Amino acid sequence: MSESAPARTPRTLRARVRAEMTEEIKTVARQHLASDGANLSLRAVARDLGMASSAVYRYFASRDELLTALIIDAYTTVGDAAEQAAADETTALGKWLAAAHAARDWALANPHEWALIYGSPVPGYQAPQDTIGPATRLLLQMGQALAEAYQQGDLAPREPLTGDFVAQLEPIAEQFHPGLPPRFVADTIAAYFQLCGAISYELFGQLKNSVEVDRRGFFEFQMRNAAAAAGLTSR
Amino acid sequence: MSESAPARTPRTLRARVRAEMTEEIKTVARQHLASDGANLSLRAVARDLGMASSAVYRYFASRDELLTALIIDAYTTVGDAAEQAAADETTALGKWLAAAHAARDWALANPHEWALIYGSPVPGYQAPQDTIGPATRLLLQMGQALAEAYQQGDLAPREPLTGDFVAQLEPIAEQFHPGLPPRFVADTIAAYFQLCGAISYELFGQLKNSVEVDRRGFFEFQMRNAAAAAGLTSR
DNA sequence: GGAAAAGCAAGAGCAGTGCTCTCGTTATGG
DNA sequence: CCATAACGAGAGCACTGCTCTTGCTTTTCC
Repeated sequence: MSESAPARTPRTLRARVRAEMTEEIKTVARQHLASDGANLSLRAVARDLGMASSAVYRYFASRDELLTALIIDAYTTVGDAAEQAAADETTALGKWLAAAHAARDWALANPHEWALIYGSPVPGYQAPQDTIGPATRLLLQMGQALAEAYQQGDLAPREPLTGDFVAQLEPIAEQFHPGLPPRFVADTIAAYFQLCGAISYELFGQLKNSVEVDRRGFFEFQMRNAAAAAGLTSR
Repeated sequence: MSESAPARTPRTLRARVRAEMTEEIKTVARQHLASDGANLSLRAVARDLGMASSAVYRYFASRDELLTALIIDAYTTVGDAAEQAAADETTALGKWLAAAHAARDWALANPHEWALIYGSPVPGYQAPQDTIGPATRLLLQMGQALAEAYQQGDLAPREPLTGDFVAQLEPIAEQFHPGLPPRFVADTIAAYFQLCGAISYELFGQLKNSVEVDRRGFFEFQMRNAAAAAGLTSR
């Protein structure tokens, strides 16, 4: 919780060593996550740190709280990676593809952390409020690439959507992209789902026995499809 | 394993009661899955059945094997549901949409079973060979709807794909849809990923605070997009 | 038909888990 | 300087998957 926000200028020695310890626990937990999967053992983490398992509870009230911290970090880092990659590009399609590839690269490098945030939710685990902010990082980043294309006139004109679900998208469009139609929000979410699905199902092994070579190329094929469905075609 | 294939004419009494017991264990396990999530407790299942936990191991060699049986059943039933729904339709787009909605309806009715097959893989669990057959049921069903459209000339002409990944799709096209181009396989897999992603991320809560009403309509919007990306538009 | 073999259920037990509580120790702040 | 709060360690509880042994029942084979 409060540990996820970097403590500014930990004045006392105790506060500083606490912050270090918290970070160290998360680091070791991430390593265990990478090797053993999602069923993270608090005791094993404590063993690796040479401390009693009960001591970990001074830093995280429960295993779920530790998972929450890892989830928030994961959402943040993958969002950062996409943002960074998009910043290096000039065209709208370039930003879109770069961000998508950055997300995929991150997922391939940190498969279990990706599974933690875009796989099935941990049973019994209820995502606290702290996660919803970081959770939208990547979505907003992908929407940003589309919004820039829209404002530059690079987005093909879209027919207005019909359906009961359209109305509720209006306030969202107003909040994040004032002036853009609700269809823009629908396209963004749909494209975001394509992105996450393409990464997840490659990662979860659904491409086995079909696409074994040049998965990156197949991913780009899908992401160009997704961009086109949102009206973004030319460069 | 062998329990998943329905034993034909269980001649001896013992074989019949064994088949019944196996089915009963799976039923109770499914109930626990629905209430408690993916961390299924063999002991709790045994308790519910009024038997010792060790007795369950007469029927399933391990918890993973029980999970495998549930996974195979899940793949099969969702594939059946899609096939059934498509059979009631006449047009290609109708079949496509009906199968997609059937898959979504099944997922909404059995969220934890969906998560079992399309969520993050259970850590340490290695899917045995038995699962890959049933796992392709839904994919093949969705491909079937597209293939019929192709053969009826309802599919828009597609530009041939470029990319290193295309070549490996040729034998797959030859095997399942002789005469159809490799691009058809790429479109099918991409559409299938869109289907699974749309369902999973609705189920996993990614639509929270954005699409709260008429999620069915938003899903259909995505599935029409997916069909269009594969060249299937009219009716 | 009866003996041997195979299938079955139950219980004890092992190593591991998340989590709680208590008890000394150590740093912090009034 | 000293009361207080934070801390680490250990024991312990209830639970887990899984194994092994021990009796019992059903099937199979001679």
